[in-house]
Amino acid sequence: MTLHDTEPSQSDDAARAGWLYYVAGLTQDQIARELGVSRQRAQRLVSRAMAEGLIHVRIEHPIAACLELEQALSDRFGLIRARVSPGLGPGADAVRAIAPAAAQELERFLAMPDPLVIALGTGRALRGMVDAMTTMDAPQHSLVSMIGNIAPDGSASFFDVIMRIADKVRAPHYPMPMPVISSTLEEFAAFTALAPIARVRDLAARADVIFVGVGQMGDDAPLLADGFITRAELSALQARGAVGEVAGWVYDASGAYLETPGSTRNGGVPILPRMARPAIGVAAGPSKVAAIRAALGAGILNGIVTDESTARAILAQR
Amino acid sequence: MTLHDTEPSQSDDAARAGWLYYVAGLTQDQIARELGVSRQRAQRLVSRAMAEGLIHVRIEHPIAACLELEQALSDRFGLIRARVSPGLGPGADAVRAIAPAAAQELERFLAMPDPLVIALGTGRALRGMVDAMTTMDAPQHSLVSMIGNIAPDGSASFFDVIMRIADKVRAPHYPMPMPVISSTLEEFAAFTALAPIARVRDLAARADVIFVGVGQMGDDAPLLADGFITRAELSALQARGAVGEVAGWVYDASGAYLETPGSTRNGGVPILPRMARPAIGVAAGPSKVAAIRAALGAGILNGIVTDESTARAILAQR
DNA sequence: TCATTAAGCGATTAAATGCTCAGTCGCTTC
DNA sequence: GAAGCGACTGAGCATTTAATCGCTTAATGA
Repeated sequence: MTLHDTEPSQSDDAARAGWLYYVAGLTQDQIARELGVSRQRAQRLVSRAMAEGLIHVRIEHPIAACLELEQALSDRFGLIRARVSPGLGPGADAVRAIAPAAAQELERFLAMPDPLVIALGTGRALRGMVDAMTTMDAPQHSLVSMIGNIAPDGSASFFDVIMRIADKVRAPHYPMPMPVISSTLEEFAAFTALAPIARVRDLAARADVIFVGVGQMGDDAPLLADGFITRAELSALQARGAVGEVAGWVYDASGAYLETPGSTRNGGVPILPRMARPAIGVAAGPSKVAAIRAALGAGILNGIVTDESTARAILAQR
Repeated sequence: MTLHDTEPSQSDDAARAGWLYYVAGLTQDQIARELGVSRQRAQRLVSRAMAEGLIHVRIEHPIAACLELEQALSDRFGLIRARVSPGLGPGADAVRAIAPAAAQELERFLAMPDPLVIALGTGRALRGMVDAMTTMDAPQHSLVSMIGNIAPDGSASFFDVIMRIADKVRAPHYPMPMPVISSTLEEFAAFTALAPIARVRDLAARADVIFVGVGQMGDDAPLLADGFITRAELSALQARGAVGEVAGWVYDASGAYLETPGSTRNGGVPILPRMARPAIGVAAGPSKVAAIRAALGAGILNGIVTDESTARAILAQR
């Protein structure tokens, strides 16, 4: 699917039906009459509007319990920024819960007047964040990827986050057109020797703001699922105390980066800890608690967007 | 963890229920179990969250037909800005339809870096706009009322718009603490002689951006309903060709301001036509078509937020 | 050209939602 | 202290919405 649906009337109708349903508050029966279609079709249009992410819902009310958790996180880890969304209950997708809040945080930076270099990681959480963003004009900023966009399987899924944001805000964007992990040191050197790539890497290294997801290093670690490391390598890393990973860089419970099989060939730019510029993590879920705690404790991240239960779990261990 | 369990407030629960329903997509049954209340109570909390305006829904899709209308309005009247929302169908409240779009327009200005003086009118449409706004920090701007806040019946409803916006954006705000229409020329002179009031009037006069509603001059004109003019005066104005009113200043079909019984005692500041700064009207509804058309044609307004059917009607008369 | 597959549509049915109506609890007032 | 008032609650019911199924239609590819 292209970013702009080629069939205008299709998703146009869906948007209109969604509008009538969610904003106007009509019943699907009324919508059907309004648009001159069958009731079932109206229902399908409405649910399609929701499925395609045309409908954005935000809640305009700071829930007291979440505010307290934000405060507690900030105090405990000395954060610049903490956002806690209400949880979605067990079993639900945590990304859904934090996406709107994360989008709002990013929009805060995008709304700033002075040009910023905004570096972005990848992953489901960031993808959710982008989908929840509103379109806005922010051409003064630069968007740069912290991570290569050529996956081991050749997929371009890593491309998505930065391209989609750029599309929504019309800002200049710099994906990093090299393998996430080069297969040899020679290949790595060949890519990084290219001036345009060197420039992107340089831009990412001096970003003014960073948004990244946080990966866990359990037995179903994303690094394994995406084919960046083998199961044996994962086991070795676990044995060495790996608890989390940010933009492909693995760290242990103290937040110290570990050498990994691919780290000398990782095209991405690591986040240096304890810097002044905001480095915001977007992550939630029980499996990520240890990873997030370590990243916050070591100052790899100095801001976090998460959900209620994750926040509680992060704070639980004293 | 030192989070003392404060009793979750009423609207806290409502917000949480609304979140679970609209964002998480749980059924009310699941919400009830989650919160440990009866299903009926969950349903009441959800509808309360909606009623209290805690839930903001926006649609992230420019509907083709609306874009065309925006273009047509801009071309026809040489507007800086035109926004057209999908209609809500006959009988529905037009304010509901345009409020989110109007809020987004205002937020565009609020997101700007350089300090702006933003002047605001009153009325239901602006009130809806404010309710649909998200909270944001924009302390660099100044919010000023274009119109006095003391109504003939002493109500403070005119106070609302500017106070509520200021509350949401934390910006300095300047209501105009004098009668909308003073009862005598002496009273008018006494008020305008006061330095603080003169300063507010001056600020409003040199606003960088203006947002106003548009009033119609039919037999149920808001000026009559709010007690600013008598029925006899309304009839006289109608006979003289009055079609609309902006911030209490009445104009005819050519957009020329008319002398009214109160115009020499009107504490508000009229909008001078054909100025460079944005003057955005927020209005929709069949009864307002003539009023909007005249205001746009004469350049009293150079921007409009309206709905589909109103836009069509405005453009219909060639 | 025809078989195969995918997509869309309406009808049916199960689930979820909103509404009304008594009953209850707490509060005020006499 | 009892009656009155009002807001809230839960149950049942009517409406609305979502899921399923069989059918038709369009698209794909040998």
